Amino acid sequence: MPQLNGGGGDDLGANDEMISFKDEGEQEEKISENSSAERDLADVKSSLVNESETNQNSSSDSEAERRPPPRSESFRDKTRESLEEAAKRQDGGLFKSPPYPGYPFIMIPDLTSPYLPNGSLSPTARTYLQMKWPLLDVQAGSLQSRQALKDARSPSPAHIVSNKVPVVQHPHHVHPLTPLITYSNEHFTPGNPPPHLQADVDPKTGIPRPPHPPDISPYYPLSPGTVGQIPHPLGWLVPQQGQPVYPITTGGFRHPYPTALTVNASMSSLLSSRFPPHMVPPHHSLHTTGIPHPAIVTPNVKQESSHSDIGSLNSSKHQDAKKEEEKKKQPHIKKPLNAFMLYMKEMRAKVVAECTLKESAAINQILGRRWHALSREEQAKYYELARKERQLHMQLYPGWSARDNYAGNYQGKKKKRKREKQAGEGNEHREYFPNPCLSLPPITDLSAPKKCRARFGLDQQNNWCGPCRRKKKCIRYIQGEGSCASPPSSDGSLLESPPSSPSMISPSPSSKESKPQTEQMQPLSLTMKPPPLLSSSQHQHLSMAPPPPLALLDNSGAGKTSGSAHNGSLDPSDVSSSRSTGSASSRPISACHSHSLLPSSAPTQPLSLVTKSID
DNA sequence: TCTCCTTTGAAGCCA
DNA sequence: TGGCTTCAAAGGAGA
Repeated sequence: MPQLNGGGGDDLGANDEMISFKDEGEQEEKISENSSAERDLADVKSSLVNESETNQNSSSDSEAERRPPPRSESFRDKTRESLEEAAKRQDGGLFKSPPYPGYPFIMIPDLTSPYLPNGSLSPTARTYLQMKWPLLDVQAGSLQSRQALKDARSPSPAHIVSNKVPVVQHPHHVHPLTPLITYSNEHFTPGNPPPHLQADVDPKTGIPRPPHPPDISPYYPLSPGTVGQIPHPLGWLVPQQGQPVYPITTGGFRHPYPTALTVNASMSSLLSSRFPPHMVPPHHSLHTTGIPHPAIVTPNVKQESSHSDIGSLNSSKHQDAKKEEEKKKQPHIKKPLNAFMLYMKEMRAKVVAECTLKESAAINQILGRRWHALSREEQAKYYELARKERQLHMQLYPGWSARDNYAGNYQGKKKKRKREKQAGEGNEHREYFPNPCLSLPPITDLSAPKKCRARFGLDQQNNWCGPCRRKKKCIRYIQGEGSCASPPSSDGSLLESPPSSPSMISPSPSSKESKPQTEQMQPLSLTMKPPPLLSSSQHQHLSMAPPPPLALLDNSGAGKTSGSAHNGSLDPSDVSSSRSTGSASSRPISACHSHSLLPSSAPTQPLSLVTKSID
């Protein structure tokens, strides 16, 4: 039974910034004393979560926390303004996190499917089984895990459920998380799915397409370097006897990739549609099943040609050129997606459909705010997914390091221009210029709690583990998890989630407790960004402090909209009133509003439901 | 054609 | 150890 973590109450500043999880070793015990009173509430909350009580997943010890965007942003051009403007107009779902009625499920390939049988499986012919996640809890290199995974080959669904499942990535047009979470469509899109999700029309091309095929391998199909090792068509998913679930080249991805890769002609076209041409290597990145590996990208071939020419001119350099060529041909293994990225992939289409926005920057802004508006448990789902992603990625590419993808470390990726440090840049804009449409300024508290930080708060830093103090991986979690630090375990997240009701807010010795509960309850995304000069602790306090006086707000609408923003779109009257003011935020919000996102359909959005009175 | 924008999170690098 | 930087996705916009 999940236990309530007591860390949530005192760190209001982090309330929305963190997702705590129950299993953090001794930490749990320590805080358990302080949280006994909250435990009951936690139990109540936990009962609301359709979490697998039978899930023996020992990886529950994780905690999620988010830190506010420590980003400095440049407002250097109108592009930015236009983006914000677009976001303002379009973001109607700020406080309307997509409802996830049930706890997330993962869609895994249905191994019982007749389509799966040996070798003849078409990537598009897969069916999926619903299963609860977290599922993948495979310790890297663990033979036991491998064995357990091997068992997954059993057609028995029980096996499937009992074993871990690789996080897989959908093809281009397929919802990336579909196979991972069941949030079956109605989870995320209660009611009728948006037109673009009707699975009949390609959102990009507008070309009709097969009905939402949960087909192609999703997140981590197969390493190209391991292709030849896997006899089973679902080798990337189903471990073969004596083989790892995700066969990995002994030396990791850094080893030369096998060239003896077979390519399914049909998959070539599939790949072409799935990836940009330069990302669709002739034979790389393809499993024998033809399943592309989204995490692997072959470098642009164009660059090779020049080298080849040079090599042909100079025989002495020819070999070198060839070597370089080979080197360049090595697929680029991408970083595993983090929780937010997963969320973005999933929700982007929705936002695009709802808001008719195409500009990714604007969409991302909306998504970022929606992300903040998500409840703990909802975010926990993504953290959990991300954790599994990382785990899977680690298993797939044991030798891979994020450094490998740093500029210049692989071909096809040019060094990213270093963002000039813009001192205070953007801050002045975001400080007191809450985006009317986005309703709130982004959280930029650089001291946002993470891991232990989230659990204990700033005033209990002595309880933090070292890495957490450094904003690194929480070693406690690592210890508990065994391999990778990760976000919150889904089962714990809820428990440690901040109170979802005023009564659940535990008093804090900080100044926060003097704040009206309505303010404490406000979603983090509603909080005002603290002044840049404030200390982290001040940030935290301020993060829960009421917004600055309207006088400090942008008179061009920020102030007006801040009033409406505080309620987001929850209060129609409020929206209407703000509309009457002609604020930018109120304009097309309705166009962006989706009832599917309304809190009414998402009862588990306590924070998002909280309103804050600017008065 | 390439880079930027924009978001959050993870991780690497450097002092 | 803290702070900064890069990269992951995405697609339009601009150079």
